[in-house]
Amino acid sequence: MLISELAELTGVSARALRHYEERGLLAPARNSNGYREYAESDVTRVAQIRTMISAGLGTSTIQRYLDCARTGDHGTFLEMCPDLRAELDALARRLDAEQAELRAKRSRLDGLVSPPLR
Amino acid sequence: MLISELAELTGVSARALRHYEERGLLAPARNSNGYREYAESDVTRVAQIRTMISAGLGTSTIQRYLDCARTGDHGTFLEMCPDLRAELDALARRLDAEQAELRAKRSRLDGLVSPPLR
DNA sequence: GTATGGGTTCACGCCAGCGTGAAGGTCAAG
DNA sequence: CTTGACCTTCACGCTGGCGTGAACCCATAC
Repeated sequence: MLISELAELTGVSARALRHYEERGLLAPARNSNGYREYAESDVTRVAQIRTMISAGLGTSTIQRYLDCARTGDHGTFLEMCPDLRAELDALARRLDAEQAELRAKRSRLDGLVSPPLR
Repeated sequence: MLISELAELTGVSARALRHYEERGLLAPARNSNGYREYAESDVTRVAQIRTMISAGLGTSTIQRYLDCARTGDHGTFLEMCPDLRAELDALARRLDAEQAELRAKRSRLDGLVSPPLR
């Protein structure tokens, strides 16, 4: 299938699909006229990519571990290898830190709005 | 006082102080040799700026409302004018949205790590 | 022929508060 | 005179997943 069709099937823009290819996440074949030719399996692959991106993983990390992705009836998950485990743990800590920072920022904002009682 | 002294007093880098000036948050005098000459009151002013930045306000917003800032025994707060109220409310909503998105991202990450039970 | 509606490869824009040299004046001290 | 520690003004780098043209090729219907 061509890029626009995959875009519609997955809900991901054609620009994003080309971007994923630049990042080494997809490797569609090319037909005689130079157009990208995607396989049926790429629909699943794109869904996995989107799931991983929406979980906060960067494209470089995804590129290294995309082959660990498995999709079942209850969504996408990753088969663990030690390096991947460490990487995801580090990400989890980063997200937790961001959450804490965001909460602090939010409460500082409240402090600005409500004058200190006196 | 010169920029390095203000930097030490406030704990803010000289680069940041120049940046605040670019953004219209500070307007130090210049002495004969072209060096920035800061007033004592700028120490308080910088503290107010830092408080507002750490609460998520952007420099352009700070520039418009810095004169509303009051510093008392219990920290910096802002005297409210209607426009400012609206601006801060919008910011609060944005922060809440970011928090929600961050929580969602975090739980998606957990979903990737723990394979679905079957 | 041509008007469309694809497809292609660059390559800059975004959001924002600074970090970090680069190249060069100022000035007190040795 | 010469360090050397300050100061000055540019101006690019960072973080990153795309949006958004720009300029151009392909293919089909009219």
